[in-house]
Amino acid sequence: MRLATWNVNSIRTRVGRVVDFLERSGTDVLALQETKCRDDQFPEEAFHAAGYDVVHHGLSQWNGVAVVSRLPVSDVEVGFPGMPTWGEPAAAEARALGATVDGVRVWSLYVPNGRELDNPHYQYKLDWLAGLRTAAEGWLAADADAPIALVGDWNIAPRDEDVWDIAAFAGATHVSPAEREALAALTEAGFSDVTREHTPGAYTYWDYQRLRFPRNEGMRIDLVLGSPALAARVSGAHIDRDERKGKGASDHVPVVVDLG
DNA sequence: ATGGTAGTGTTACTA
Repeated sequence: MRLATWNVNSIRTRVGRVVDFLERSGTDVLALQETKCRDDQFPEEAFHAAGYDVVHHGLSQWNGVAVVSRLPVSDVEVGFPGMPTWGEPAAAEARALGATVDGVRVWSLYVPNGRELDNPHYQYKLDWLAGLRTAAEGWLAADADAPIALVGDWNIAPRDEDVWDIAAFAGATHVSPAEREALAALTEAGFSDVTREHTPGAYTYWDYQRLRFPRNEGMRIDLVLGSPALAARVSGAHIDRDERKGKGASDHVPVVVDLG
């Protein structure tokens, strides 16, 4: 099974690119983040025409997550148990969607950005990651052999080598010790980064501003974390850097994992 | 000189 994750930064703007990617890459299951639309606005027809089903969770022009699959999908779950809320009045955001495909539990995740270290959104990010860790621990406690893939835009660069210049990130989010510890807590719970060894030095995101892509000033923040049973099935992975090229590109590119 | 792009939906907000 070929599994991929992609922060598309609006599915309505990029539906053609996404369907083209599915057909070109032979991806069976694609987790999407930042669809930026409500369920009733999602362009499902283009996916159906290509032979894919869609499960989507979107509440507004912000966030939005989906799982697109040409294999049968079951056990769809909106948000993870204990997922923190945001805003006034406090409400759950459209940042997590679980679905089972061919026995693999896939979670499409859009981790809060954090904005700045002194912004309340930063604490929300840390709380959200802590909640995810607790939920994920529970899934493995229920079944230690479950193949679980936690995929998406984590908005964290796990190591200094995952950004083009760590000095440029002094005092910034995405690289702070607390964020990295929150991610490491998931590793301690049994979920490992299954793409790193297959994609050395490759980035998954380049800001639209300041010629970041032509200069290859990017970040590796789109990650696939696998449970032990999932990690044991990974036969390869790659990052589709070409998807950042040309007019109408998302600022993120697909991360693709092959499961045996 | 404090540098600017993209999307949604509206003159702001998010990333």
